[in-house]
Amino acid sequence: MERKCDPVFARVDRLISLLNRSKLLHIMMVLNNHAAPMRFTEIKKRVDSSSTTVNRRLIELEQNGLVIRNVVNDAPPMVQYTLTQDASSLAPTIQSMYDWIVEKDIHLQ
Amino acid sequence: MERKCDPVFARVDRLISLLNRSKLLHIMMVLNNHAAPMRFTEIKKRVDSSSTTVNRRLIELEQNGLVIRNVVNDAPPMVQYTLTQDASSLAPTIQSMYDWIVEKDIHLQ
DNA sequence: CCGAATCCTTTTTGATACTG
DNA sequence: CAGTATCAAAAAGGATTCGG
Repeated sequence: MERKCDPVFARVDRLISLLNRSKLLHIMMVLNNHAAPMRFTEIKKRVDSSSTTVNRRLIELEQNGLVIRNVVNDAPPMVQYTLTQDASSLAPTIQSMYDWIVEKDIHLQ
Repeated sequence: MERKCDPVFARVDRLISLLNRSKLLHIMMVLNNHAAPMRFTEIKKRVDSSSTTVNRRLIELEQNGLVIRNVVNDAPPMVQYTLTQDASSLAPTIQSMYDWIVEKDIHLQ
């Protein structure tokens, strides 16, 4: 019934580890709540962070297939970011955390 | 419609941050898949970690109302740990991450 | 058995300055 | 505008040792 060590659990760990990076969840939510693709500076303003941090997160998201980076123009630079469908389909999971916290009135330290 | 900054999101962040602590999710799953309360050393063996790490996680879990610590005996020491109902009710959320990873065949770095 | 204390390493972060 | 480079500080981890 229960396996001694399910290899998928390691992947759940990596998912949580990724989500835990600073501003990453915030970036995903901003992109998710936005109909159109968003530009770098637009995202940066929304999450109120440094370009270093925003850049790091966007790279990680892209490398993991959760965000699509699209260079629209070179000079002046214009780059657009969109969530992939995989990333969007994670929204209900995030929502279930949200619901759990509200329903059980959880306040973590 | 959409609020500028939903305060519950900060709590979602803290949840993810907690889940991300090393071995924490593992400890929760071990406790969840175990009918009876578990002792410290039992948990330690199952997750294969140092007493320092296991201790840290159990303290955090207890402080956040996700685990109940019950001192059964003083000498010799015997302490039992159980998930709270709140913690157990988080299982479907973890499961939905699991399902997402499997269904979308996600392999994060 | 169940931890606490110590100490050192690794990881992550974020500020600042700079570039095409 | 969209990043990169650098670097210092903070956070987290883990091994070891000790104690009631």
